[in-house]
Amino acid sequence: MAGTSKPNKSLTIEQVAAAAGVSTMTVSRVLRGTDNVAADTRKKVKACMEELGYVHNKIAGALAASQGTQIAVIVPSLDSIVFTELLAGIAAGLNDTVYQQVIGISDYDLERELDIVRAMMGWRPAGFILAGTQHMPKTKRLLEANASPVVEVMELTRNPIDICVGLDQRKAGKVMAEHLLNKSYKRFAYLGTDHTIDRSASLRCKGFQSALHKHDIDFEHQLTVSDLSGISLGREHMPHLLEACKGVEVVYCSNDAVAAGAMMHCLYAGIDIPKKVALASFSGMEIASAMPIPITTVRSPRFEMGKLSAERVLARLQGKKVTRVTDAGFELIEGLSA
Amino acid sequence: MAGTSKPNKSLTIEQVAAAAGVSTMTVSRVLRGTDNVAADTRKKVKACMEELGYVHNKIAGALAASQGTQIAVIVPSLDSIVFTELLAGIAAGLNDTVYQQVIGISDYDLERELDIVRAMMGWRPAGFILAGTQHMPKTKRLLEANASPVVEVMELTRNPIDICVGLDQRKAGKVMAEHLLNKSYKRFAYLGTDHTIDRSASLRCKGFQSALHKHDIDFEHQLTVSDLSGISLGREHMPHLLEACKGVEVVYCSNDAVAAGAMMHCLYAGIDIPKKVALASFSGMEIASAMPIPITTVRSPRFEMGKLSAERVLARLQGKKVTRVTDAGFELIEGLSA
DNA sequence: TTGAAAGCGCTAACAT
DNA sequence: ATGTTAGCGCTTTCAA
Repeated sequence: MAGTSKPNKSLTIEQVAAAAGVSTMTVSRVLRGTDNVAADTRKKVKACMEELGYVHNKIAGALAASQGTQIAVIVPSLDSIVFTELLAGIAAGLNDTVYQQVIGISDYDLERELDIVRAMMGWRPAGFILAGTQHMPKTKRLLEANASPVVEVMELTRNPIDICVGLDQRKAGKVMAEHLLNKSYKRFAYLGTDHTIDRSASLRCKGFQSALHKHDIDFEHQLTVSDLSGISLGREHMPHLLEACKGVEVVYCSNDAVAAGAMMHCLYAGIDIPKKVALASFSGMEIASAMPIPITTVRSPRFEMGKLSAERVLARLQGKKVTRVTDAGFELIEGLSA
Repeated sequence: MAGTSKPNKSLTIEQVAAAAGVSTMTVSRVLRGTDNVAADTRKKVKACMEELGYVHNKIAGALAASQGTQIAVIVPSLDSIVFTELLAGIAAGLNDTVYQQVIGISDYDLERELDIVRAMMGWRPAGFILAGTQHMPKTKRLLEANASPVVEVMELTRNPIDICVGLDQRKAGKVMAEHLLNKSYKRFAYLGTDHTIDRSASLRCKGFQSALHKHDIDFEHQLTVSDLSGISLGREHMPHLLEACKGVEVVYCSNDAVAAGAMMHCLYAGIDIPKKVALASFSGMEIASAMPIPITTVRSPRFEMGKLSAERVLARLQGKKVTRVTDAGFELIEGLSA
């Protein structure tokens, strides 16, 4: 239910105009920094605004101009630094423009994502940036019907709703597998989040697996868990995994947090890394390199992807032609854990 | 500069009204779920909206009602789980209401915070939630001049702008110090972020110190660093600290991430925890309990504080009387690191 | 360089 | 239970 608070009666342009002895239009022009306003007039008006404590009403502005300045951004979670760095990138890309991001959290739930898209659309944002390429058909339809630019970021797809900036998750898995195969490892296991929750991780896992298959190898065990986040997941389930497939040489983890947790267990239990078990993962988060034994991982360019996404949106808003699909790449980081 | 995109001409209430054969007012009522609309009419209108793909224009709505549905939330950073959990709590508190949070990031910069407050005020949010109690005088003035409720969260203060939900950071430091003194530790050092950046941490440090003073003890060394975040900070600077004050028994860290990093170094360097050096900190984050040697820390109720903040805002919006200052408390968690 | 008039799309307040 | 009227505070468009 909406509240009972008194409507926020605040100053209007008109009162500023009166104080400055000009028309509302002049004040409006000063406000937006557009057109030609005489330097004196501008200064006088600014002084009055400051004096009265006037705050530009963007609601009225957006309505009159039928043009918002918000960029709707939807991420699955803020619990992972992966997404907060993405947001930082977007913020950087939007810096010094009139646009600002408005963040929505879908909790890895596509229905919720749809709700958020719908709710945000009510504010007529100038553009959308969504993490991931998987959405409800209805979400896609809504977004396609909308004139504003839409960027899907993090994963790569051939058929974006509009624009896509991402990395080939499958390939990231494959490259890591090949790296490990080159080191003559033969016995592999997988530890991570439930595939239905984290689709990117699932793609990496599949890519990893496909590389193994080429050598007639497969995971000896895949342990996926649904209810825990990163570190705890690794810490609590690593022993189960090791129990389930004794003699396994490498545990490929769905991300660095899981790998860090797995390493915590090994340190605790006195299991030698990488001699007894090797660890590899994905993300390139701070924790991977800060661990006593730095983790071999793949760094994804989160910040850069965020920045690129913002730039694509801006370009489109300026009527420029925009590359539909951009592969942002990744980088294998060799630690000492494998 | 704003872009050149075509204004987002979308469907209006009027077209839905025409299609459903009712007045715009009826559509508006259906949209907001208010008043009495005949069940049939409501169904018919809803069908038309669905059919045409109409999306409620909240900009026009907010203008007409001079009442927004956004709650402006400003946190210093999203890099720490402390703030993302706070946001999750706020989201939980706002769940099933018409209100939604809009997030701003100040980067621990009070000037930037002021800019964000000003920008957000342009959207006439129904309420504000700010992390921390330190703000520019101008920020306070802006907020006070505004009719909407303002919650300051995380820290405690006697003189909130409006409402305060927090914990006594000083006391958290004091309690930890007393806990360690009880264990007969005598030689202490501090490792953390620069005091000017993280004020809460600084308050804890002072509280800790005041407890030491009562026993005629003081930190033998305080190492504060400005340019690194949590884990790396601990990992990289722990050796410097140990070098600077050999024989120190306890290192009190500004938060769990720092302590985790410090522990990483010790594990790496073969320094026995807690025999050779004990570690204590603050936050109660996942990583603290997942470390090979669980860290002795103080858990702050982030989620709960977020939820409480949202509830206070809602209560005020409903015209209810609201407790001005709420101490959310904290909990000492004994690990094995001290 | 500045101003006057006409709405942007919706909702409050009042009819009916 | 539904409709009518008059704005919300700004910007667009056109005129001076």
